Amino acid sequence: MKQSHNLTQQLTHKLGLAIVNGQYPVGEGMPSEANLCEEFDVSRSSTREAVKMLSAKGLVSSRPKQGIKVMAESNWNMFDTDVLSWILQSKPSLRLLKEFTQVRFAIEPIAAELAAKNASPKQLQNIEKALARMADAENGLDDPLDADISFHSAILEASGNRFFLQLTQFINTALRVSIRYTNHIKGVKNADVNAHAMIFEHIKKGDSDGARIYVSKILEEALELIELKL
Amino acid sequence: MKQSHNLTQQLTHKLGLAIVNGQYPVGEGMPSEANLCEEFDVSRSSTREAVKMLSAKGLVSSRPKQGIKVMAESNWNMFDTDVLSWILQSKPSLRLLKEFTQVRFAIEPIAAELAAKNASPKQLQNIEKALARMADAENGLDDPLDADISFHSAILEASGNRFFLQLTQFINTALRVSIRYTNHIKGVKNADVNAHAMIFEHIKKGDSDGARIYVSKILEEALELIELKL
DNA sequence: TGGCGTACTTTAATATGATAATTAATATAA
DNA sequence: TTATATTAATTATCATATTAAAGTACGCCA
Repeated sequence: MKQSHNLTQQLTHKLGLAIVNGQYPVGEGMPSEANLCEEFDVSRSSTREAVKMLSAKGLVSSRPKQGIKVMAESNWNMFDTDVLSWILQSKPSLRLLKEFTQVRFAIEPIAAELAAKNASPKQLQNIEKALARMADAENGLDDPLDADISFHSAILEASGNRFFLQLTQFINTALRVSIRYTNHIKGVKNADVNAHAMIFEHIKKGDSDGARIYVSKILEEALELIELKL
Repeated sequence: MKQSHNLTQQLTHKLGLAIVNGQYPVGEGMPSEANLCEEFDVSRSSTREAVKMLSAKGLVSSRPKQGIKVMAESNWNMFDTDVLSWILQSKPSLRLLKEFTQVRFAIEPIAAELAAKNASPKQLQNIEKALARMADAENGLDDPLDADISFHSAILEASGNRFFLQLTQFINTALRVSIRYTNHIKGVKNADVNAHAMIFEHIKKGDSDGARIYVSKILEEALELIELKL
């Protein structure tokens, strides 16, 4: 899993995780450049580059005399894959799952609606292909989670909205987290192929309202399930 | 506006803008570290740090022997404030405005729904305060755009969802772009205070469905307006 | 011929030392 | 008290080696 990331990346991950973990107080409070070098036994170049990466993601700011400060959480770029994974590693919680699902509940119905309106033949085909993978997965011929994810990703892509497309990674992560919990809650091993097939039908027909409402309903059920557990 | 950005930041902006502009072909194709140093007349440290920032935002990847490659657009972190501003500076378009508004159309109704369910007294007060600012703006006592933005931000904050909160910056930018166009399209100088007051009433009453539907309706009208122009 | 490994080459990654620039905090002068 | 200069801490920048990674080409051998 963890490959031979270079020093800078390793340090970025360590620090990012520590920050998200709350190991350094927000406002004031990270070791100075020099101290970080010593503590982690890396050169100033790498340290500085790691800090720059974190500041690019909104986790820290760094100014002369002031040092390296942890930014308020509202500045963190939560849709950054790294930041997201750090958060998941440090504080996985039902609350987070709920927030994830709320975002899905906002995004995916509209994405489906847009897909119904705009999907190109090729994009439609991709959705159908993903659906076939889900069916395969039911018979053990494919990985259920991967198939599920590719289905939802295909819809986001078919929406033709670049911001939705960018959320693919986010939704993927949300789905992975979701699975961990929902497998617990329900007994579902394989995602419900029929429900997904219905979504596809709506999109294929160009029934945008139907697509939106149907996706919305499914996610609402998921949300209620989560709320019961909170 | 203080702009004493340091060298690294300046270079980051220049390169980010150039990339988003399509000045370097996706896939292969940026000058090597050494060439960048020469071209922009900065040291390798600064160059490397700028490249690291860009790679943290998903614009480039950098590996030995391969050099610095521009990543596919789907990898760009579109919700990053910098990336967003570069895109806006280089290719402002109605298409982008439409995409912006679609995201708003997805997010804001749900945020309002959640706010109606979860807003704390303090958060409710903030929304009300923003509403008052909008009323002031109508009489020239406050800036209409700032007031409008603070209203929508307050709702996002009241949703209690950290991801929505993080989208505040995004929505702000969307609103600013929106204003540039809608002022053209309609004759509206000041945002419609009454409509916003209605939103607030729904949230205050805890009428989550009402809040969602009402916000949804308003944004749908905005979308239709944009679509007429496309 | 085909496959494999070795040497070579390009490029980024890391380390280190020196100097400049920024700014918060403090002392000083009006 | 206010305004201004000084100081000190810390990052920002530059310059220069050295190291490591990853393609490329060559040649060796079965």
